[in-house]
Amino acid sequence: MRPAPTILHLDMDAFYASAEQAAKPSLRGKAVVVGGLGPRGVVATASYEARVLGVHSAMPTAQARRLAPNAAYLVPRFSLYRTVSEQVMELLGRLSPLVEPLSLDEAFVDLEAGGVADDSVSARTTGDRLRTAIREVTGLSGSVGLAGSKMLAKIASEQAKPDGLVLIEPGTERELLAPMSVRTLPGVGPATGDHLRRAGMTTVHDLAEAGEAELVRLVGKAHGHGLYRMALGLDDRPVVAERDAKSVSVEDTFDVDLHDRVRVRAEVERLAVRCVERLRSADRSGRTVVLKVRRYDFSTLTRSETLRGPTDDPTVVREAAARLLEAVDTTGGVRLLGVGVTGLADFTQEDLFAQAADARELAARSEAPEKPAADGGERGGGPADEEPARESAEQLAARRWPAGHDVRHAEHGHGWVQGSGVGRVTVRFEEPGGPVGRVVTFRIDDPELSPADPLPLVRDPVDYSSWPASLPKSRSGPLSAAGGESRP
DNA sequence: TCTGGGGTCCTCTATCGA
DNA sequence: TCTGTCGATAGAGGACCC
Repeated sequence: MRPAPTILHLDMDAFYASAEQAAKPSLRGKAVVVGGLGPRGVVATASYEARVLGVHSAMPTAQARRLAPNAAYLVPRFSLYRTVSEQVMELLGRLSPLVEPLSLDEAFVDLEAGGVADDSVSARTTGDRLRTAIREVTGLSGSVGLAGSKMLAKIASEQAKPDGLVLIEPGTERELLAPMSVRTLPGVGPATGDHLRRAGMTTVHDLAEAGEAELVRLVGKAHGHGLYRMALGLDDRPVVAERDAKSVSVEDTFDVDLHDRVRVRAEVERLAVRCVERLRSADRSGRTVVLKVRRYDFSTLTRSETLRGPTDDPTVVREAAARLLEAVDTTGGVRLLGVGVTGLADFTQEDLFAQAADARELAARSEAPEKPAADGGERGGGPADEEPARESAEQLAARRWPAGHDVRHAEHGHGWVQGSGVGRVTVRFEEPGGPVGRVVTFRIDDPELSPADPLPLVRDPVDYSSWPASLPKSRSGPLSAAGGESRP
């Protein structure tokens, strides 16, 4: 029996960049690049205007600057993206109890499980309505793929981009897939793609022809088996709503390689403490501590140690990470350090000694503050280089006033940082949904200027609290007041 | 050109106890 | 008692994804 196309894949279009364009009227229609702005930054998302110039995700920011020197370069603001993402996920949750988020901007939804679609016609209607709802609530566009399986729904949404909907009719899967590149299939990246190409396989058709045994021989058992099934259009992975995280980690790439062993050790301990903070905020503990070291030549190694029981004690994790570092040769320089915890458990050890150690830890940290932390866990630039004391005026300004972040000025109102350097910060005063604003430059220590929270992208969102039972028509005017009731 | 950060899953090897 | 083997677990690395 052919499955009805009731698996929906939603992919927000150029999510971070679109959110920034919606937040900043002067950037609408302009090339926008969101990512790390330091010397070793990479692009997280490029707006479609920037993509035309050849900029794409994962590209070094330095290269993007050469391709698109006039684009706006912004640091990601995850608190804003998370807020928008929650709005989107809330809408998805209204369609079905089976929603599987893949990231802030992507999710699968099992429409049949939600009773909102059981065939092509009802699925398409639901997909169209969802896109309208997302636009009205968030001000952003998303692309929707509909098919009988996760793999095909994802391929469909890719084809639907930007701002579209594609439904793959049951029965057409194989002929649709056949001419596509092997790289289209999930799990086929650069390495596997090369591997297959050397074996003479470039299209999905080639994979299906090769047969399962040959694919298993080439890429291994699990991968080969899965690849063959996908090449035939077969994918019965269910949409899974709740997924527990299996590891927690933090890592930092340094603007300049670290050579000083004492500094390396201090950074490892700092990362360990940050990792435990994340672990604790998720109410988890973990049993295996992992140290990650990327050396000057980009070679990466990991060392791990499994404890006798799970812990969320910063001292225990810090000491384990420090022990692991002892076994690593860092001569030549360290580009990146990371500390992670796996083997997560829900409970934490009720251990008096551990709690006493916590108290010591907190006391020590409040007495001797480490480098100034960025607001709310978001980092402005990359970590400081080896000599933070000699941070340049530009670096100081960039860290204090990260490009793209919101600010408020006592006189001029709400705006965002357009740029900073040599003791000055340039602010554009404008708000989401408003006209393009004007630019004013201040001293970086202007007392009238302060960091601000992002404003909502849509000021009076259409009320979808009774959706999808009664889908509102497109908005006809501003809502009377902020209330939970359905629209007038 | 010069490669982020946070994850997941798979594979291979070593070790250990039954 | 010796040997083989089997499964579980650790540890390391790699590929992939967004």
